[in-house]
Amino acid sequence: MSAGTQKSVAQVSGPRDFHDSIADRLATGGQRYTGGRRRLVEALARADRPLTMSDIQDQVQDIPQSSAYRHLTVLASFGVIHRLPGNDDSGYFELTDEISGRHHHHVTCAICGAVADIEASPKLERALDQAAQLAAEETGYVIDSHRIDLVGTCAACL
Amino acid sequence: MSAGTQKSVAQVSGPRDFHDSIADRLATGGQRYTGGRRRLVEALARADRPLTMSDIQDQVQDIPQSSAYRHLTVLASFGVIHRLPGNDDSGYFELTDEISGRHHHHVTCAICGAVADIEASPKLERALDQAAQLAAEETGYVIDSHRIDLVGTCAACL
DNA sequence: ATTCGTGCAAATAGTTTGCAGCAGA
DNA sequence: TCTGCTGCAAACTATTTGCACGAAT
Repeated sequence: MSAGTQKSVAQVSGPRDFHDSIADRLATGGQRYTGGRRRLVEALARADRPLTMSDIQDQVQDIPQSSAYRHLTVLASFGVIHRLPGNDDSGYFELTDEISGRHHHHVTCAICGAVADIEASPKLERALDQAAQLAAEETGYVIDSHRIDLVGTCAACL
Repeated sequence: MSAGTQKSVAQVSGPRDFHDSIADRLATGGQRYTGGRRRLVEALARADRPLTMSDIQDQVQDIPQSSAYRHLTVLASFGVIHRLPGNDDSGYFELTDEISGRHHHHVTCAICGAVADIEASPKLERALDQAAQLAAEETGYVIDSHRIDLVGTCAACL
């Protein structure tokens, strides 16, 4: 394991991995990037889909639920994670595109509520941007971001 | 009162308006399209956006909340209405495209959670259909429907 | 008569908050 | 030492459910 790895549990000297940038963000508001918060972020980073609180508790067992919620709230207010409302109305948490470095959308299972990530094609993105502009004109909203949700039935529920 | 009226209340002779088709749907499951249910549907039909339970209570005051929820559940199970999860995690209810006769999407205010309707261009729809196919291949989901959610800030929150 | 609808009150599920003690800058 | 973090228990909000009675077929 030569040098140059810029990621790792033990936090090597890697130049500005996303943990550093998260720590910086939090610091701007006088908040600390503590072990617990970091473990939450790591769990979200490990997953290839948004996680529910229950998923999170399975992966990070030593953080009480109330603290987890509190951490997620703080992280969300600094744009590190965000919460998407599931069809089943439990919350789904994921890193923001800004932190994860990838822009993506979701498919939601209409039956069990599971959410999976998908990449959107450049073509689709272009179309969405146009739609966003139109929508802004029609509704008076200022559009910050967009999201497609494809609703279907997941493999497990078929 | 001329002939041809096949419906009570004030209900003009319109040939198969959507109330009739709702009544039919419910009947297939042995359910009745009662006054209360109808008033709920009318409130939703009147609105140009999805309504929260609290919106609904404002417009239809003589239906207790628990009954309203129960009606909405029944109506949803027959594909008459559906519930979309708001960013603020109250539910937003609207008629299905099938009943309202119009296919549309939403803009959500990131601050107050308000949801407004928007029409999507044919171009956007085409792009979305392609995306749906791709997503189906990548994830193993069977895609039933899609929905774009544009997230922004509404006029009231600016 | 039987099945469905409705209201009330109580129960649930997910999430938030008050408070007291601990920890890091 | 001061401000922020954490855990616990209690509080809250949106929604669901059990039960008994009223209404429609």
